[in-house]
Amino acid sequence: MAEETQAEKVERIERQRTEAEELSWALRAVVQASGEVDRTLARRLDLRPLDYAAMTHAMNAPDLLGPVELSERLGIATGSATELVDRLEAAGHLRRDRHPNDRRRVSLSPTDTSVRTILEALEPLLTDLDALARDFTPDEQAAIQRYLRSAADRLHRYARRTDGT
Amino acid sequence: MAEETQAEKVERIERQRTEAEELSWALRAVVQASGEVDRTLARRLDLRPLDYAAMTHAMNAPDLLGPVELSERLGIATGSATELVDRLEAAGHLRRDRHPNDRRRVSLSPTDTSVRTILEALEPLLTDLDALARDFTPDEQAAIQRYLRSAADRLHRYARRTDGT
DNA sequence: CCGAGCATCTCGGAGACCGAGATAATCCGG
DNA sequence: CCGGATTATCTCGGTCTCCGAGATGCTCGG
Repeated sequence: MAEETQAEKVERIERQRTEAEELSWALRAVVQASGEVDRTLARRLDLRPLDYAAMTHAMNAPDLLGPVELSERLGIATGSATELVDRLEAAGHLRRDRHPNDRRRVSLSPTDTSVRTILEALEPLLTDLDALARDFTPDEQAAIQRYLRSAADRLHRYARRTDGT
Repeated sequence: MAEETQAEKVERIERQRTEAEELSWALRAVVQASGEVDRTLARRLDLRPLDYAAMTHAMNAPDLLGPVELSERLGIATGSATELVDRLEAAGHLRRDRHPNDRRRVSLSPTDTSVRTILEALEPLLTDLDALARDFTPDEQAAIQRYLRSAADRLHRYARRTDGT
């Protein structure tokens, strides 16, 4: 690469800075649009925002999820979580199961019909997004994925660090 | 086959996923992490989730924003929006101004102190994300930005199309 | 077997949200 | 310019959600 004057260097860095900010802004737009999707989906399922959030947690939970952990994730009191689960169970969205070994615990899992309904509603969006991904070369896909994973990680870290629980 | 835990099931599905689907999943992780950020930030500002959402709308509104439009965006009744604005105004987050020409209308705008507080809290995250963007080559940045913009657009379209308003 | 610790549920009270008006300003056809 | 329709906002009573302190039932270490 050829020599670079100080002015050129400054300009290059400046350009990179603004482009980096553009990228962060694009990310923000995605998040905002995703919020819209969540809102309309919650309305379609006839769920209050918090109840919808509870369902997403129930569907993504890596391991067993109980009312207490749910209350922590949603930032509500445990009693409120119990009532929330009551509502979702009554509406046929969630199932309560006793843990076989520790009978204090309650396992919350989404019902099959609920999962199917949500996936059906989301299916066109998911295939659309998958199609979008296929418009990029493998190298580009790798870069995008690297960016997304790292961004998610940093967002997660920030949330954890800022959170005063 | 014996019972399969939720974690095992998730893992099995994870393995079957194609590259494109991996990308969509990474996007989902970002959105989820961003939700966490919103939640903790709302708690730090001592705002209920909906009140926090109202503040973000007030800060991003392109033009004049009144209680009615706010109620539409948040999906609540107009009366509820009035009370919500009451709360935010009492807490010093929002300011009510009468529109000079149309005296029916009320203009909602965030107070300076509120804007400063939010930006200060977000500053480390924003610089962190900008720094992340700079880890990529210009070509990669372009691809990522193209992906993000298109994804936001498709999410937005889906929300609009699905929404039964 | 006992007491500490934990997950969940119960219950009374405070507050948010709804929705059907009331109020006031603006717009529009005649 | 007038009267009705429209629009933006607010008021008010009722219902449901959420809080938080305590009760209940279960587990575990000694």
